[in-house]
Amino acid sequence: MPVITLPDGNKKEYKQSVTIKEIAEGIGPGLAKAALAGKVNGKLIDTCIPIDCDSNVQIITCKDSEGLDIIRHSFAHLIGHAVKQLYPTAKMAIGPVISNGFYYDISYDENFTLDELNKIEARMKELINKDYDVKVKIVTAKEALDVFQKRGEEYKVEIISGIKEDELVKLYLHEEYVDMCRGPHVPNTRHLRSFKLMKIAGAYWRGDSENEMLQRIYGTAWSNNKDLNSHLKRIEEAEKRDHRKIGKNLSLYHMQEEAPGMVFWHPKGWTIYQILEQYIRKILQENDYKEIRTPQAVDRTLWERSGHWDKFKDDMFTTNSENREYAIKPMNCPCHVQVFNQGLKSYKDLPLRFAEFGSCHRNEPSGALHGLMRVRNFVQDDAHIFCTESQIQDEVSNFIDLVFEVYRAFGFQQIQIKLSTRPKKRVGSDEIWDKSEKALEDALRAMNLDWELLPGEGAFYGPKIEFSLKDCLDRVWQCGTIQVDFSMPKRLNASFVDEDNQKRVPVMLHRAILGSFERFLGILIEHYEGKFPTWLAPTQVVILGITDRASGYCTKISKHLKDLGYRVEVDIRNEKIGFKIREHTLQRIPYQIIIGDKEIERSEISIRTRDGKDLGSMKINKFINLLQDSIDQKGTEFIVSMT
RNA sequence: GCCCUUGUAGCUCAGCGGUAGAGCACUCCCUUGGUAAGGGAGAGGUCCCGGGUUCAAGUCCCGGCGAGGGCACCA
Repeated sequence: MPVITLPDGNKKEYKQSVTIKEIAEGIGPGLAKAALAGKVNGKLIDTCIPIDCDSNVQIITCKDSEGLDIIRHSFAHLIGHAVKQLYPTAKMAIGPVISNGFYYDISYDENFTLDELNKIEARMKELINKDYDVKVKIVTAKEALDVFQKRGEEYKVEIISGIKEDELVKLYLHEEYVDMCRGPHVPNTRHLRSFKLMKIAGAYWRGDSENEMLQRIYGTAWSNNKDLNSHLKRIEEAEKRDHRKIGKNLSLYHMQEEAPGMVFWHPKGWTIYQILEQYIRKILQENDYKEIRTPQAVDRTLWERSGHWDKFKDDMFTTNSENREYAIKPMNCPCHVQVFNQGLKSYKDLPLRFAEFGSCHRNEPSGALHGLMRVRNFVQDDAHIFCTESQIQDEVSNFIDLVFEVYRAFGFQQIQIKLSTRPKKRVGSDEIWDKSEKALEDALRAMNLDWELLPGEGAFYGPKIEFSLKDCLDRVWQCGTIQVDFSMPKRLNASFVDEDNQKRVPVMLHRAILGSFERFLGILIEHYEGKFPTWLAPTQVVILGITDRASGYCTKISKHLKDLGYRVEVDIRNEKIGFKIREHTLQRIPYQIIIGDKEIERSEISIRTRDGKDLGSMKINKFINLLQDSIDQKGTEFIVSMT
């Protein structure tokens, strides 16, 4: 006699066990039709599973996020149904839900082509249109093993062999196709409507690069076509913002075969880079950092002592000279300890903050390279703070302030914070870990910040905080980090003399705000779609003459602005004004000054923005005020317009 | 590093066994035109590199390198 309590508090009593389907039917035919699954005392179950004890029940439809996941998961099974019909010898591995959709890993002798992807999609649509019921069968693992052995599904067999023989598992039957899953799944394929198969890719069985590679089919799925289409639009939008494309169109940088993963910065890209670097340099100066510069190539013995050689020697570039082997530095920290080690340090010298815009090289695997986002040669806004344990918390708090200040300058408002604590394999006593984890946590708490705790995800040498920002497309980029390091100062013999005249090992904090300049610039290009705020724009103003008669005046205005330090171009080519406006708008130059006979006569200039706004005619000083205001705002103007 | 796809003019791309193409950009000429493309002419290519098949190879095959999408990796 189960009593079912619904979310609105209504209770229903049933004479015998009851299913979600029946409960939904009891409420109304609309809900019965829409029901995908039920949430019973917090657990999701299929609509056909009987409930026989008192329960809190929620009917799940496609409007619930759980419902959408169920739809996506069922789509994975549907791929299986279609693929096995078209390619009976294919073997199905796993097909989970991911954000925006699903995938299925499949082993098949021949490679799936784009053409076949279309065929599979077409077959899936045919199957959907049959509106068939998806049936659930609960069996023991042993029985399931038997089913999949008979079908030659060796991957399913491998999965089941990890389950106890008498444990119950669920088989989902899509007509003749059988898949195993925790479920729940949609009761009928009519719930599966809005989807698209996206791409085929390789993926290792069980995510292990030692294992064979399977073919992965990715799909996106939604509860209605509107959501599907807006997802596809978002992808299109992201493609338009691709920093590699914009970087080429705006001639910011290029890369070429001879230097894979390394950037050739063009004048315009380098202008932005320099503004970033100088901005950070100023911030660091204001916060008592000392900038230093250390060597590019350092004898391997230093990397052996720091512990990096052992772990990363294959990922470092090396070079030889006179029987000595050098590594091109993959990071600055060991060198910073060398600078710290020069001269005896007193506790009065701490905290000592060394910053370096040092060029680092890492021989990243070829398949990992991606435009500016993952490169082999990069520069970080890197710094190391040498301090005592008791200074950690203050340093962390100050750093967090800096991170927020800097991100805000670029218009990034939404910052996610993660705190990673001690991993299983680690150095340092528990006491020290306790202290430094607490220091990080206290700093976050004191600033009233929310964070996600990642237990066990810290580095082997200490806990860390990571800062991720959300761009205008809600994509999350991890940029800033601060890491406590107990290990390296000791390995590299760093010490200071404390109040009691004892030598002690300092703690080292590794920290960066932007991460690598290359990657941060890539993020900015995509965030702004190349429309850099005026303080960053490589060219801030372009002066367009309407006829040859205006050339002299254009040059004069240009010189005036250049003398004041603005970045200005002049376009006095023999072209129509519309043509010039189009070109410079496509180049995303913030302000266009247009000069013809009228302006010359009145000693004024006309202004047009890259968004197509005509600001009309004005005196040059008025424009300079306007321009300077725009520069002073940095990227904060984007905070409002981007959200 | 692994799997798939891919590499043709400065850029975007077509051509897929039989004398290398288009649009834009570039050069020259005409045009001096008021807020997103004025007109005409011309120049421009070891078809990524190295082998092979063929009477004949951007085109088919093999190997390298790069790029793209994933996977694995990311101090």
